Amino acid sequence: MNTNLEKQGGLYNIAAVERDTGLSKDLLRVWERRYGFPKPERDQNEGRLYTLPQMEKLRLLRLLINNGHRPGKIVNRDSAELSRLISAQATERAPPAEIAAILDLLLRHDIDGFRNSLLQALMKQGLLRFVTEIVAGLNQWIGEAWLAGKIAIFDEHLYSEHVQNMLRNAIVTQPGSGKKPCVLLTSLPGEKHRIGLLMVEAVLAAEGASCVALGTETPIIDIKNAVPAYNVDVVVLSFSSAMTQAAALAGLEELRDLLPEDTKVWGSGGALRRARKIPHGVLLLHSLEEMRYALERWRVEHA
Amino acid sequence: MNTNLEKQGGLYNIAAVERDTGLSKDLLRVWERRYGFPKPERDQNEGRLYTLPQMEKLRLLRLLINNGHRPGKIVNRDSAELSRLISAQATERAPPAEIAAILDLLLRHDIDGFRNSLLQALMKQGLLRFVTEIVAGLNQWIGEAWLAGKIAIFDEHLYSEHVQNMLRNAIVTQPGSGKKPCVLLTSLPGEKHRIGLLMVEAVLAAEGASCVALGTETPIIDIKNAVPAYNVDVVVLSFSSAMTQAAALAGLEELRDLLPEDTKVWGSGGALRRARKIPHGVLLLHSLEEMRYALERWRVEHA
DNA sequence: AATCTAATTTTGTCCAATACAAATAATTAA
DNA sequence: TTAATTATTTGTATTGGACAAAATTAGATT
Repeated sequence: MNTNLEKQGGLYNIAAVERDTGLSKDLLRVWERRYGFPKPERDQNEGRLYTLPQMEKLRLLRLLINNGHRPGKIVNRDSAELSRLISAQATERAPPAEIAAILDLLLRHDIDGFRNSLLQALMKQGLLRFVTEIVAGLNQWIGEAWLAGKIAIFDEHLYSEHVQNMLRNAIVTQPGSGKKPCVLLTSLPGEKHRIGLLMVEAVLAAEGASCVALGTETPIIDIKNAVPAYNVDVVVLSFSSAMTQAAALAGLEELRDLLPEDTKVWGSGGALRRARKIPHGVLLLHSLEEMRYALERWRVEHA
Repeated sequence: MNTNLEKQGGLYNIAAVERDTGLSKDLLRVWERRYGFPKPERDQNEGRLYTLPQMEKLRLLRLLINNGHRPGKIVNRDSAELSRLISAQATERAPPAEIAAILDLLLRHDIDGFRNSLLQALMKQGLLRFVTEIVAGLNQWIGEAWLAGKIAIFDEHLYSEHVQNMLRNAIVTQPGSGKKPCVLLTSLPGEKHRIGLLMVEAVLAAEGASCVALGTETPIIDIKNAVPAYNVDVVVLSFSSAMTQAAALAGLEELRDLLPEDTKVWGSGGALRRARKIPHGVLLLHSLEEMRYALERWRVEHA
């Protein structure tokens, strides 16, 4: 079949571009027709072959569009200008010293130092503060730095791996209480960000709730099937700011309709930061603190 | 935009079906034309609306096709018969008692019991044997059970999460030696399986190598950039058996060409199990034991 | 000015029909 | 048997067109 080697001498086919930029094939073709960008090379059989610079510009475009820019206005500017636009909207304020020190080690590629300072922060502050302050702060700063192209992709990968290691270590060493409520934790297909999910899990574990963590990208129908199997009281879905708010709300609503009335549905994460129309019967959590209150309330109601 | 509500009275649009079944829109349309299935309802604007039974049958088809059946031969059989086909090809031999006991807890949805028995196995056997015997065995059995449709998707997700927790916990608690070699660990875009990668990392950590773990799906160009930044001696790529052997070998070769001569490239994982033509300058590891030998050899050569 | 409403433009997704190469199966030759 | 050809199946890509939801602009009313 046309498993077209994905890459031919530095050129990427349309499937590879869809995968790496998150822009659908249809959209790539329609942009080409409408705006004249990206205008890829062609292989012997008229197949599109995109260059690396084109991919990089596509990534910048996606970031800007996610941030409210309109495609028609920016597609034909050059990469340098797009980068300028991005850094213009990056927050300039410096991170607090505690976080800056950790970031500095990451950017110097001092892995052991980075690891140790994370561990130390966890020991010193306890799980709850570590998650809500250190990890949340690092996340935000790294996200912005990535937007601004200030940080290499492999550094971001490395960061993500280590924070996962830390959080999962914390979760494992938490005593597994069989206490109520039983919370199912996952994200919907398309949402690949794991750290937000792990942060939620860590906080829930610290609060003594029992967690059914399914990782990322569980199809809605499987969530529905898992609820009776594990006797779940609350389903928490996490949406990073990479996902659109509309998609997040639609997913929450669809799940709400599928689940029994007495199973709660909570949504959390950056995509829902400024949501207005909340689907009926769904609770939006705008912070981890809010989640702790919601947990408290659930326990009072079900005492 | 056509963000078509994803669902309308129990009917799913083509984007939702692609998301939940993993079959592309193009493929759904071409099956409809060629085989007459799935033949969805239509909305007022000729848009396809699939029913839940159609989605379920599509999933069965995907399982069978993954297992070597050909679409043309099975698309038009009914769901009951497909289910029969699936259970027919399930491996009948039972897993060893040690592993069967753990699996039993997972299938009973006894999360705490499952977690504890994993922890106990780790304590009792030590990291190395835990990884090479317990986790490898569980992986294989769960993979087969998944193919055979014997296990729910959410159970597999849950399994993956817990094994990740265990392995990452083990990695974190390993004393971080700054010893040589420095090994960069990741997979190429398209390869999402994390557990194999974590197994490798756990073994390397236990052997006292320093690891630069980048998680899954790092673009080749970023791997290349990470090598000088972290002073990497060896790059290990992991390929699960979900990926084709040809793609794995092509990726290894491409990376080999990009890296300096004295940086080693090792490949591991199910996709390479019976590879013959090995790209020049690449070492294939067919087991975790082989990797330990390779590590040993590297250390002798660079003593 | 500020707020609401209606017209207009922009934009993402979907459709039909077709083409083709890689993967698989069937056939033939050694 | 094994190896090499040929035929069939199958997944991915193509063009060009259509349309509704979202976003913007223009217009009317407080």
